[in-house]
Amino acid sequence: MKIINSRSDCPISYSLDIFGDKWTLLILRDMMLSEKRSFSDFLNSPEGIASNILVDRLNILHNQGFVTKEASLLNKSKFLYTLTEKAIDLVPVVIDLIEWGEKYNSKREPKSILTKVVKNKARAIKEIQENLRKKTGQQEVSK
Amino acid sequence: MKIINSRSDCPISYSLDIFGDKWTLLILRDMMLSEKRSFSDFLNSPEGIASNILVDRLNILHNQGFVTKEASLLNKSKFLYTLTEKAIDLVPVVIDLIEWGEKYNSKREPKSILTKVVKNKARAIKEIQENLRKKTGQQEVSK
DNA sequence: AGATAGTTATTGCATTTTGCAATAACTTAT
DNA sequence: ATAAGTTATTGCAAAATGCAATAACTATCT
Repeated sequence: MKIINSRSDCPISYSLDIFGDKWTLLILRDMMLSEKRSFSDFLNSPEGIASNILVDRLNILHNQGFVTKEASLLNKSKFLYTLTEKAIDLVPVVIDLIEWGEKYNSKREPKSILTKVVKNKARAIKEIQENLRKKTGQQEVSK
Repeated sequence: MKIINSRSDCPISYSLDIFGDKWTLLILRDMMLSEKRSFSDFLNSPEGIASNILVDRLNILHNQGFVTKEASLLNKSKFLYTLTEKAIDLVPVVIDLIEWGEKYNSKREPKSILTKVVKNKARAIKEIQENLRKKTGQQEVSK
């Protein structure tokens, strides 16, 4: 297990020690906001993560307790990752990043989630989180 | 000016393209939650950022419009950085990171800001932001 | 005036991380 | 049997980071 050495006892520093990079939060995003749950799902996301980086980040997320990992019952060569409470508690961060990114990316116009979020952010966060909690222990429904 | 190429049109991806690393948000944290405003202030933060990295990140923050840069009137060899609205809009992200980090860093017990935040987060965020906006255009009061 | 300290960088070099392409090992589908 | 799907691993080049030394300038002190 890779050791993460903390730079200070600041909670922000602690957070960034774990997921302060360009990829980790995108994997969590996939699991939070899409139905993505497997290696290949993440590999096919539009940003185009390299497979060696993906392996590395998934191991970190697993070792640090952000996700559980279990074999798919429908496909024995496939693993399903599921968010733990530790990761579900990051939903507010992700939502805030969406809100900020939508506002300051001039090349893009506001979309689906934002309008919903901005109207009642606290409610939207709670809905997403409750929905994610239902997935705990669930397998795929279909291929 | 360093060019940041975007990996996708996802707002989270856009955000991480700019500040998805281990240092940038710590500099913003210093400006948001402490009275830190200068190169040496950031250099002396507990995490121990290297001066070449700090130069690089401050340039990015400046070029991307997160901070303004002006000479100190009390010390001509010193520059004062001030957060713009673009950065002040990241206060919610930073507060959420504090909240999450406080909760999951087992080596640390809850402190000052958290208790205040958890009770009424929306209010706390607004207060911090309003306070930061007052600093716009302000010089140092004393050395 | 000269020495010391403060402030913002730059440089060089070793180490680490990332990016990219090929490929492996195994399972599933045709 | 062959091809396709899935999760990795490997090798190598490129980029980013970490660290120490030092530069250039300003401020302070005696």
